[in-house]
Amino acid sequence: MGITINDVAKRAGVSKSTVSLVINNRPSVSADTKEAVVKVIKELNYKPLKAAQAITTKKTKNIGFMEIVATHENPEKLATKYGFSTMIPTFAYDVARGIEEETQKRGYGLLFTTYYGRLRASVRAVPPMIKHYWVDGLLLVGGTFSESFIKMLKKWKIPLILVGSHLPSYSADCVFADYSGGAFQAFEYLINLGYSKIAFINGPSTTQTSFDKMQGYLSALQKHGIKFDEKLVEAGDFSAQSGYEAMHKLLKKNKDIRAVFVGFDGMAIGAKKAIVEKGLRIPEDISIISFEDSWIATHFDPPLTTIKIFKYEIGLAAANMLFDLMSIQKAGKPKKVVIPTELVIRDSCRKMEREV
Amino acid sequence: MGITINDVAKRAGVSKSTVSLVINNRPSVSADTKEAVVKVIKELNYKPLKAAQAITTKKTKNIGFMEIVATHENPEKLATKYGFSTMIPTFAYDVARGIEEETQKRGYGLLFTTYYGRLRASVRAVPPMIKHYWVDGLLLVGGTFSESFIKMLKKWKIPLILVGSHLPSYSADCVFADYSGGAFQAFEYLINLGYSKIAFINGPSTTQTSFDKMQGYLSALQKHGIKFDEKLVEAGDFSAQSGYEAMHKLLKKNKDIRAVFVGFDGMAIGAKKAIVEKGLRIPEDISIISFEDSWIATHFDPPLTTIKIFKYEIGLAAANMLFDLMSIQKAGKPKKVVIPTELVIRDSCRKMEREV
DNA sequence: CTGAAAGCGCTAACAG
DNA sequence: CTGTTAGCGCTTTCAG
Repeated sequence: MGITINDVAKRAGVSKSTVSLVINNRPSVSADTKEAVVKVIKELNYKPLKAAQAITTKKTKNIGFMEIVATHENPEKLATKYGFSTMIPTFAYDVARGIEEETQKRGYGLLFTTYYGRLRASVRAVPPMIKHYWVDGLLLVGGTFSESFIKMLKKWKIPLILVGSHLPSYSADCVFADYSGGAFQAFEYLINLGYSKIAFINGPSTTQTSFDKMQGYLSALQKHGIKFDEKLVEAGDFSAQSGYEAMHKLLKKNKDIRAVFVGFDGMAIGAKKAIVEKGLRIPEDISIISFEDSWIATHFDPPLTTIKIFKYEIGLAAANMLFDLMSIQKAGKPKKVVIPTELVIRDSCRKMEREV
Repeated sequence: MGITINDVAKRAGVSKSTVSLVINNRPSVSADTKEAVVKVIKELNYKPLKAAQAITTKKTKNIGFMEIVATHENPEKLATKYGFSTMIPTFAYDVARGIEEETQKRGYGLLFTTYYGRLRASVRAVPPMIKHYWVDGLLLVGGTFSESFIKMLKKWKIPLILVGSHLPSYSADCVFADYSGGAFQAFEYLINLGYSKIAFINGPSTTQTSFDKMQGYLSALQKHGIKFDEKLVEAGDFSAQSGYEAMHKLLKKNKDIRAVFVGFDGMAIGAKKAIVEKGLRIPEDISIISFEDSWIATHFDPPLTTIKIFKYEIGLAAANMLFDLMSIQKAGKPKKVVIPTELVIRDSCRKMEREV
């Protein structure tokens, strides 16, 4: 493997414990010895073996990133099977960038694992990195897991943060975008533009985030005295295809839709397709607002007005929360951090001029 | 940490070496003892500590995934700074799915790290996971690295595979799509459609893949006796924005472009924008063909004809090559695996009818 | 402030 | 086929 702490100790004329003290820069080393040891470390280009440190300190200095993808199978596999991409990967990837920024800074490794479908409690679902004590903490990214799954994971007593979603019970620390607030913003924006009959393409009803968005929808309606009409609501599964189908149905059931809120950028692509197929124009005939503000939004035609999720910031916050959690002896009440969204106005919505 | 090999040994009434033999299912254990030990392992829910195994076997059972992003900085950071996404993350992410499939199957962990900008040789650029012997092999995903960077990495004597790119010298194992063949396919398709004046938006000239595409372009021209015209070529940096700028310039310099090959789906989005701004239609006025066949292609308007890269398969192949490489004692000649591309015809190209 | 000694959890000869 | 013994490379008491 190469050069060890013994080599350094010998060469520096000190004991290996002293070298160890230097490596972990403990204060109890005299400036002189420290300097000498550091010099040798540089000369030999010595790096402590992480595994050896892990075994003695009981800390791996690794954290796990567990992505939970909504589809029941690997999307790329599905894509080659069906000939088209069903899912637009962007949330976890962007969040990961924020997380990595933080883990790199702290010298931690980031272990990835992906799970597909809706996760329920089953020992099989426990990632090996946990079972084999290969990570000190876990980031759970995505929303399609059950409460029982989290409960089971917690039995392993590993510090854990939910990223991008949360549990109704708030029994685990979590950081996520303000989905209900964001949906509220979206609807209020549309309402202020003069619309009262606003269609809503939500995500799958099994996810907490879709539930939250629905709450935002409902309270916006309530605040403005608009009656809820279930004919105006459809659910997709985050894929573009499902957005297409949902919009199609919506247009069929309602002749007079002039505005629609789509719960996720990816579905907006499909929704647009359905709109265009009907010979309708955006925003002249239909205003559309979406959620997430992924890079798609800027390059949408017309540029898409969206509720922006600060994914990078969520990743940063999640990593920091996890490090905090890991350094704490005893867990207190689970923390919940909600990152505000932001209305980004582009060109896909306009004032309603008259009813159809 | 929990329960150790000693606990199992004690409970099963055997020595820990026997337990070890069972764990690594060596043949030399009698069926009876094995059964007994396995039973205890289950009862106690014992899992060997990976770090301890790593220290004795000198194998971490982890492999590293090093993504090299073209931008000099974190794209998400850039996005929040500039207010729009510059880069479309999809290649590395999709490749990762194939890799993970394989690593999961073999019980390996996958460590991620991302580097930004063009990588040159500098000790700073060596990822900690390598320096600290935290991975048994490395997958280098992306194309913006220099030959010297690879040379430096190889000094660490770590098995390494280039994924999605290659070195002119072929001094490292690599697996990548047939960029030159793919570009050839694209141009020949356009030529067969009747075009002879074909614009080309390539990637950055510093990347090997762009060089390859250029080769494909050149040989297609040569085969069909078309003269190379530098006014028809522009380079972007893979971002949508750069595609927009390149197309804009192309349209300005050449009044009569009727077909364009864009070296990457992400740039096609920008190119389209420039085309539409000119009041031109796709494919009526301009045919456009792109490279990669990411999910964008299906949802492009009109659906984008592309040269498809089999990213999932590349990931699978890369992982397998790495495992092979790791199991070999002495490295032979570097292997080079080229994954063929495929022409996927959709609606963004049509036969040329007449010159403008 | 530094060194000696013990030990983390596991694997790997080597006897028997 | 199984147990004993000796480490792997590091951290951590605990003397001095």
